[in-house]
Amino acid sequence: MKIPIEFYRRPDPVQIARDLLGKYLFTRIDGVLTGGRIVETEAYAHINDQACHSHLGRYTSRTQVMYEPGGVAYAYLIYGRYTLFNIITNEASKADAVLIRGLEPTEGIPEMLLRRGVASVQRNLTGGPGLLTQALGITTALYGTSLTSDVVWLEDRGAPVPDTEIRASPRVGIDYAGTDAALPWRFRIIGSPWTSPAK
DNA sequence: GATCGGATTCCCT
DNA sequence: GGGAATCCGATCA
Repeated sequence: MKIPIEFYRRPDPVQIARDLLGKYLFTRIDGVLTGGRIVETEAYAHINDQACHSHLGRYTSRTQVMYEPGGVAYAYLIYGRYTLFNIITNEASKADAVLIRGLEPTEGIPEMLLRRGVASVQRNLTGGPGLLTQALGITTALYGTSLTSDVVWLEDRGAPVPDTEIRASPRVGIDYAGTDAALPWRFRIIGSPWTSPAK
């Protein structure tokens, strides 16, 4: 079943990032269903977290959607070539987010192979934040789209992931965040081959 | 208007 | 393990 909007409006992005492991992310772009099981996430908080785009209330055309009530998509371009997909959480004006970093492909695999330009199902199909967006056809056009829509949404298919199968570690690529870079806000399912490479 | 750098990935060594 | 690709947003003027 589709995850209800209340799930996203809870106050703790770290808890939500952890809860999202084992859930499913789907898109229907151009009528084609693609998606898979979430195996790696990262939390970003609007307070006490220098790594977050909304740190200190930064409000620009890029970050404005973060201030919406939780449950919308925040997609943006990074390094000029990759789109990253985030879920906005918490209530309006409390601009928290969870980045989806790894997916285990389950639906629409032929279409995802096509979009990625790879020949067979392997780690580089959806293992990595810039790759899974490509596979699912996610672009900045989805900026601000509701996660209860029929374009991009998440589902709970049961089978929650027990704590013993979850590993927390520091986030990567955010050295500019100073001491906040050490926060263990990256969550992954232990042993999943679809997580991005450990650094 | 110009400059700087990034929540990444790929390819080459 | 290291550098290139590549462009938008942020910042400063």
